[in-house]
Parts: sequence; structure tokens; C-alpha cells
Amino acid sequence: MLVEDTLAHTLAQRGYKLTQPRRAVLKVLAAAGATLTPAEIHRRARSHCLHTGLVTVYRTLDLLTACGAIRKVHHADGCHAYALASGGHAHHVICECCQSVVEFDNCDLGTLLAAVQRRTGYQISGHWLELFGLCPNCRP
Amino acid sequence: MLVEDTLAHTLAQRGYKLTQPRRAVLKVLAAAGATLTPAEIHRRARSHCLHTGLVTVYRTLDLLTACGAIRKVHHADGCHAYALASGGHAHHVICECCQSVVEFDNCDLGTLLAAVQRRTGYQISGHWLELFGLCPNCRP
DNA sequence: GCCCACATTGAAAACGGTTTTCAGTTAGGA
DNA sequence: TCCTAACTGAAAACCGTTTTCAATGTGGGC
Ligand SMILES: [Mn+2]
Ligand SMILES: [Mn+2]
Ligand SMILES: [Zn+2]
Ligand SMILES: [Zn+2]
Repeated sequence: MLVEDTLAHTLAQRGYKLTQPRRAVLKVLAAAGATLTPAEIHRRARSHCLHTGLVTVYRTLDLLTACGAIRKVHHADGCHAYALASGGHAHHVICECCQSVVEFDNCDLGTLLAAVQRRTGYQISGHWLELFGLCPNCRP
Repeated sequence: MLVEDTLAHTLAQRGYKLTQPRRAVLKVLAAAGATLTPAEIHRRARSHCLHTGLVTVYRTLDLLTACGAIRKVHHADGCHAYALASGGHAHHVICECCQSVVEFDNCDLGTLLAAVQRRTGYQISGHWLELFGLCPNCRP
């Protein structure tokens, strides 16, 4: 199934309406293999649905985040972007050059977490990991 | 040496002046074993130097960040806070209850990074890790 | 200790991303 | 097709952060 349809299904399944502006946002997210800011998503969405408002972009992103279909990533410069997330616990590797993003889920932090837990006394219940580097296309 | 003096020395060494408002910010950072938002730092700093402006708080945080003496942490709710950083590569464990924070530097991600690099083709050059949990004081 | 150049300060305004408001529109079940 | 609750977008509000600029304070030189 196409990524766009998967996203659409995710929303429909929970009783959300599939409006034109929402579909435009889904199309943009499905097509982009990179992290996108709300502003960029808005710019692209308008090529699919002319009068899509930025507000609707934010609302759709909130919806999809709540469903676990996308995830907010924090860039070093402070601005926030979104990337597709295929459900469940996972992390992203982001290309510092073109922002392309790949998800990975084999985050084997067990040993590390145990060591930190022992050394700090903190009972660790969650973690947050982002990797940065260069994608195959952007290597020198 | 006291943490406050270490911070003061860090600034003085680079030719920055040790003004009253700056000292107030250093005192707050040195005393807090937790992550603090700029607004909270501002609030506390005024008990040391009455007319400290929020602008000066931001400027001092920028200075200390550039020196590597503190680090910005990204909270899940989107708002940003600062924590002391003892120089060099390290990460933080943050208590989800009281925001207390402890630094750790034995981040042994070599195996994980190699695996991700092999599976994704990305040449990984940096990472960003935050751990969340409960500190000894906040455990049930 | 005093002076002075210049780094630093804070009030106010600007800024940019995000959220709220609200009257009009639309999807989709009956 | 009709109806209603969900949804939309323009505008304004909001909030954390940065810029501006005239006034002030620091610390080195004397
Ligand atoms: Mn952030
Ligand atoms: Mn590390
Ligand atoms: Zn790339
Ligand atoms: Zn705690």
C-alpha cells in the first residue's frame, strides 16, 4: 500500500475526515524522504490543494503525531521538523546536508542504560536519540 | 573550587567582564542541580541582582553555551532548558518529576552506530542522546 | 584610587513560530 | 439528497527569543 494511503487509513480509522487540505498534507509527507518544517509542508501542500492554510498543517501534524504516524525531530539550530515514523519505538538518522532521513529501530541501549542507571541511581524509563551524518548521496 | 567560581573563571579567562547580572546568572546555574528554562533562571537571578534583565540571561546563556559550560536540552513539550555541562562530549539523564539532572559521559554507542551505518549507508558523525526517568528522590 | 574606552546592560520594539478565535464550509452517514 | 458535527482559514493573539539603542558599569592603565 502507498504511504499516502496508509496515512489516510490511519486517520479514517479513528473517525477523522479526509478533507482536501488534509490529503494535501499527507501527500507531501508521503512523498518527502526528508524532515520537513511545518512551513515547508505548507508551501508544498498548496501545490496539491491551493488554499491550504498553515493552521490546518499544524492541526494535521498534531493528529498524526498523536497517532504515532510521524515524529517531531529537533534540529541543532532550534527549529523543529517532522519525519515519518512507522509506529513503535524507533529513532532517526538525519543527513546534515540534505535533511534526508531514515528510521532505525534496532536501538540496543540495554547495556548503556543499565550502566547509567547503576552509576546515577536514576530509574531510566525513556530515551531520545537522534543521529546525524551524511547520506550516501551527500558524501564527498 | 565552587561551581560558581569555575563558571566565573571560564568567562573571565576569555576576557568577558564579570558584571553583577552575569554573576547572578552563574549563581543560579551553579546552585540548581536541575534543568532550568531561561525564564526560571531570570526569576531566580533577580533574587541575587534585582534588576537583571531577561535579555542578559539569554546573552549569558549563549556565552556559556559557546564555552561548553552549559548545554541546551530539548524537552518533549517543546520548551528548552539548560543544564550544566562539564566540558567534552557527554549526555544528561533528566528526572521527569523534579527535572533534576545528572551528566554521564560513558556513552558507548560504537556498536550501535556501526550497525546503523551499515544498515542505512549514512556516514554518522554525531549523535544526540537524552535519558529520562526518576531520580532517587522521586521514586515511589 | 581615578579615569577612560569599550563591553555590557535593560526597556522597548521587532520577530518568527505556534495557537486561539470564530464565522463560514465540507465530508460523509442517514 | 440532506443534515450536522467536524473541519477550515483569515486574522489576531500568544510566547519565547532577538534586535535596537541610549545609558551604564567594568577592569586595565595610570
Ligand atoms: Mn527543540
Ligand atoms: Mn554520546
Ligand atoms: Zn543527504
Ligand atoms: Zn526527581
